[in-house]
Amino acid sequence: MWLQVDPRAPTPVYQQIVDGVKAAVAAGWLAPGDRLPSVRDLAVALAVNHNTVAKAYQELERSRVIEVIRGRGTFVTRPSRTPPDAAERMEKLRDALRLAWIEAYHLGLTDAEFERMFHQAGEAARGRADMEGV
Amino acid sequence: MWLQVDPRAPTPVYQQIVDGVKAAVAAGWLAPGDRLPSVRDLAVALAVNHNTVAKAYQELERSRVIEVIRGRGTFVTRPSRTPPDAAERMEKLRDALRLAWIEAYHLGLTDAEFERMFHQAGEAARGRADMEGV
Amino acid sequence: MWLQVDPRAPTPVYQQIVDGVKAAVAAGWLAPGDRLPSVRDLAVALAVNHNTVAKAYQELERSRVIEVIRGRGTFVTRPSRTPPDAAERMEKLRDALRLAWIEAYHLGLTDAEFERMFHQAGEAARGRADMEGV
Amino acid sequence: MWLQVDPRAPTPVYQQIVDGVKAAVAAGWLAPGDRLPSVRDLAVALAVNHNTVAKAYQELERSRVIEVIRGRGTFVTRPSRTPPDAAERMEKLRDALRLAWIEAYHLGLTDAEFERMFHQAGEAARGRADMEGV
DNA sequence: GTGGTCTAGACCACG
DNA sequence: GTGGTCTAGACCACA
Repeated sequence: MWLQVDPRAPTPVYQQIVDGVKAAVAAGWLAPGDRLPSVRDLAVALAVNHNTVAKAYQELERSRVIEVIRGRGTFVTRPSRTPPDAAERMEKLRDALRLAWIEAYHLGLTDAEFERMFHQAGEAARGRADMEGV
Repeated sequence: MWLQVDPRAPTPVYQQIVDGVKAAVAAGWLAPGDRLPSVRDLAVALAVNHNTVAKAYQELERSRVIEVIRGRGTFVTRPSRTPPDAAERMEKLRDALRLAWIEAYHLGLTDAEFERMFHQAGEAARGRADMEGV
Repeated sequence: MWLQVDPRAPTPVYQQIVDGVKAAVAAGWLAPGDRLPSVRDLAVALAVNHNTVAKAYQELERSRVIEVIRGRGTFVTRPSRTPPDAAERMEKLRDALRLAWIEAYHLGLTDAEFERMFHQAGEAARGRADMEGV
Repeated sequence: MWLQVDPRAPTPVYQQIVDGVKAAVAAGWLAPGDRLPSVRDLAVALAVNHNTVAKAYQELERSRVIEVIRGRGTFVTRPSRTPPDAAERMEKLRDALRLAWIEAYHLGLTDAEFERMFHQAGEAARGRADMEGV
């Protein structure tokens, strides 16, 4: 299964689903046009309520990651259009990176070490496991 | 004031204080040995409940960013020792970077663009404003 | 083709057909007395289920936009007679305009700008493309 | 009460709440800075589930109509910033007006009558009851 | 006390 | 069968 969920984690379950689907798309495990499991099927697979999955799907649709075709199911979009909230998301992304640098400082990482971690995270996001320890 | 807080932001106020102090230390605005305002003074200055500041200080102490010396006040620590929760925080940091890469993908950023954003965020974290647009 | 349908749009397909036919009549592309394609032909042409087209035709007949003559086909009516649900539809129309004004307010449009948009929409409904940007 | 809801109406209850709040703001019954009822209070006042109100509030926050201040409640925003999805909403608004023109045609309204209805709807949206019948 | 999340189970519109 | 909505009732984090 390309998706797992931890109900005890601090981040909401629906958010974990959103992140998981985005990750699967970014890694290429889900290609544009691919069909996602139905809300209810995914719900039983993850052992969560179908409302939780539905909320995640709605959020993903708002972000233009998936697309609902009425009565037929939900599909990964072709990445044609830029999402409407792109500017806000860019700002959040910038801030996340800033906070990451700050945390790296407090963990005593050198710039070189942190850059290495950064690139390894990129490999991980692409679905290629990092081959070396940290 | 080297610290500001926005009660309307989605991130909890106590977390904003934690992030703000860490940022100030990483940027060099607060040096090891510097004394922080008392919980109550900072609460007044930020116009928040003192419980909120106390919670932030506790978290900062757990992360070994500050140190409470009874009867003397709270001070910025030297970042020499590795904090007890280092492993966990490293894992979180790695995950944050992974999620950032994924978000960059969905925002249509090229690797080069994203790396540039990454390094600019590093400059920002060090307190140096980035001189070029994005 | 004077009718197109987008299964990914949020508005139901049968409603899109209803709107499309009404638009074609209002714009003059379909004149009173003109014959519409059969349910099955239109279903094939639009690549939708014939039940969907049938539902649309029923709604159009209830609104007195089209007329089914048994054994002959379905035809565009003369807009002479007032449909039986006129009162209800007037109320809906009034409400749609009210909601439009509210939305205009929240989008920061001035009254003048919104009136201009209103008249441009009228031109568009008549099938004349608006010649100036917005 | 400045808000009512009809559970038997075809439009979802949460949407009715969204529309109602937007209407109240546009009419000036709710001014920027005003506090909205708590999710649970409004829920009992409208005799709906609190989840339904919560969904409406979240939608309103996404549209930048209201703002949540942590632990203190939700407030009508000052209309400073343009919502991130303004372009899409403009497009929808334009389309709503186009459909309104089409419906007016099929109801046999003259342009003058429809324009009059349009302006009366504007008055209604501003909270001034229209003084003449239609 | 505030909003946010989640479950279990129901009903509905659409295709 | 698909997603969407709603209820009743629970628990949690935050201020």
